[in-house]
Amino acid sequence: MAEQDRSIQSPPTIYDVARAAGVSIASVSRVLNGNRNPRQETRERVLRAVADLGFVPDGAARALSARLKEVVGVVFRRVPWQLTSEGSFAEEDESLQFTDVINRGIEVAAQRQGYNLLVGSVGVDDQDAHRRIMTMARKSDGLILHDRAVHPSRLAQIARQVPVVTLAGIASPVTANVRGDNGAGMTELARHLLLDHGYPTIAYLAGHADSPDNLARREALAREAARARALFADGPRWQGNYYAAGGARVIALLLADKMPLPRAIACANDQTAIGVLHALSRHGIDVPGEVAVTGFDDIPVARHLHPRLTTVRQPIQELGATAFDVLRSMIGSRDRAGREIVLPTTLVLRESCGCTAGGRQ
Amino acid sequence: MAEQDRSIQSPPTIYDVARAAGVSIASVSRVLNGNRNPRQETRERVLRAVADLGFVPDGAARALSARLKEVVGVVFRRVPWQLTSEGSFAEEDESLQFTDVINRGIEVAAQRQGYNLLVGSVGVDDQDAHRRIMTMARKSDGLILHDRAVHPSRLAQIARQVPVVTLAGIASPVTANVRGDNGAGMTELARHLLLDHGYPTIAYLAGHADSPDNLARREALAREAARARALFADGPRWQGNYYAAGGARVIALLLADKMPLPRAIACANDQTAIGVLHALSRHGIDVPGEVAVTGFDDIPVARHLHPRLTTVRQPIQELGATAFDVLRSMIGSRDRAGREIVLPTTLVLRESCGCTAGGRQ
DNA sequence: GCCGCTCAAGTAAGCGCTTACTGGCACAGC
DNA sequence: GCTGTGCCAGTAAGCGCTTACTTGAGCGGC
Repeated sequence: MAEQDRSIQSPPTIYDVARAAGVSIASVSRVLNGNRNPRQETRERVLRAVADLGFVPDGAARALSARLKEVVGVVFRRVPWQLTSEGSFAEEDESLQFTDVINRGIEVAAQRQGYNLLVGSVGVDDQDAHRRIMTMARKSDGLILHDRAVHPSRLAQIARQVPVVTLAGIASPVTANVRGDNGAGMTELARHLLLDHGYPTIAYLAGHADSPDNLARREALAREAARARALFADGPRWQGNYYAAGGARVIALLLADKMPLPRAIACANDQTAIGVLHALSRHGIDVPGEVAVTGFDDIPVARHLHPRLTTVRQPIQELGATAFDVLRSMIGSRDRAGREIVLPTTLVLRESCGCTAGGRQ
Repeated sequence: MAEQDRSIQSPPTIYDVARAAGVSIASVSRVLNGNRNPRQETRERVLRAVADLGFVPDGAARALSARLKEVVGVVFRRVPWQLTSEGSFAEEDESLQFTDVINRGIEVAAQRQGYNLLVGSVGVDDQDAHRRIMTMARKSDGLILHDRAVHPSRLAQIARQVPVVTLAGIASPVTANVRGDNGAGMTELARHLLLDHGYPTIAYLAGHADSPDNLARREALAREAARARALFADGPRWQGNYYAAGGARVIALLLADKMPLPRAIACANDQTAIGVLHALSRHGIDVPGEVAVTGFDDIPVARHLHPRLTTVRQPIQELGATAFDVLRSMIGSRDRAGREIVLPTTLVLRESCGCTAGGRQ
């Protein structure tokens, strides 16, 4: 009816709708927001006008007035390009997996509540990072921060402006945290390797030293190795960085120095394991025949590797969905800060640990 | 200085800053927006107050007033869960790749201009999709729509509200489009298979029938096959859906019906090829010995498959970055609508086409 | 028949910014 | 000494919504 074909015009406002329906803007707003007040006939007139004009309220105006943006910010850490060209691993690409699956989970949960995701990444040595994150904070109702997205010392400052939920961190008095059960997951995996397979020597190929997840995984493995009286290797030579290139480099250096390899290598995460698998295969070392390799996370590619990767599954999407739910409950009340939510993990036995292909999948 | 430790308070406003600095809010705004007007001493007083209070302007207020949100919306299509459990393919996971790499490209480009990404997904038979997309449109300055994110008939309606750039679509009078060079890419690949390898029979395992990219790829392959006098197979039996499960199903049905396989199968994209590879391997058919298989896109996992996948590389990140740049140029002027931007592709020879491992990588 | 109550719909005050316009002051030119 | 010219900084008018408050009509009770 009042259709307009020319494209270069600004969208209709609530005033246009009110005029078309012959009512005040307050009535339009009330109809649109489900207020019981307007009577049937008025409601219909308004709805018809809305449909005719194709009216959709402006997000900024709505947010300003209602003090609610219905947007949550998500910040993750990007890998710089210059570090990416080690071997054949384009880290930027590989690292997509874990983060993006979580984001998918956040998005699905957010959508159900009418929220949208504002995503932003920060580089490793990004001078501008803090300012950009603050900008995102002010464009949203709350922030979800991925592992090491911001330095812990900045957390309090951000949390003062908006509710904050961290992933793979530790809860602080002003922020909540959501993570998988690293301890239980790694314990189960360690016992499988040490007891079921009986491997006498085992190494932990670490992730970032400042990652709480990394520390928890290492600790669980060390404890189980000690209990099983197995030889446990870690330390500087076994320091990776959560990416394939890091894992590959550790193996390459070890081999170059003619160091003996342990019977089993538990990697801090799946991406590290990808690098290890490639490095070993390049040197003709059989997995799992000579060395067993395991990951952590169960990212989608894990099942496409050769051999298929034994790992600890984290409920990745659910991690994201939970982070959103917690954040949502903090918005407008902020009373859940300080909470620590831990989701259960599952051991996924495939081939790389030495199990036969038929193992639990 | 004016530091506050209690967390439950609302962020400072421009009024707080003005009061602290002893100036009007207009001066604060001018200092913050780089207006040359304020003199040095005033500027310093304001900046000190801003730092003391940790002031960051509210995005909604800024957007409403400046008529610019500095947010671009990105919409992609989600695969419904119920279609995902075919074989061992969690489509939801696999399909992350292409879309997410593009999004990464968009984000990096956007960030440079101070923009953020608002991401949203729509389900296949999502009744609510149009409303949600409109909401996103009104929360951003423009929209980037992934392949088949919205039905073409809705495009004009959306484009009337905000500038729109589509990916892998076709430009319309009111929208711009960015895509890889399907024709050239597939032509190069086809010639390699038909002429270099001399395969006498070849099939096209199609993607979604309503995808322009799919049609362009099919057409190029058909043309080259005809020119090389090779037998070209396509049609309903070869209808996939861009996902691994689709590719696997096509192969499974063909084999179940005892149909002879062509010497080479060119898949609509890499994900389809993943499914084909798995299905063939499950039936003990050697790739590339008995059947050569190729993909399109060169998503990150392509190099981790066995055999490593020969494919046509699209500059995925760049596709995203370009989409943003085009959109940006439309915001506030909308004069680039109707443009079609085509980015070059590269043939990536690995093993699955029959080349030896040392081929161009 | 007047009072008070209920319910629908209008009026207007913000929400926190940007920016056009206005005012005041210092200085130059006549 | 007065007006013209710049500069700065303040005043106030929105941006497009939501919502508290106000108005007014309809109506039952005494």
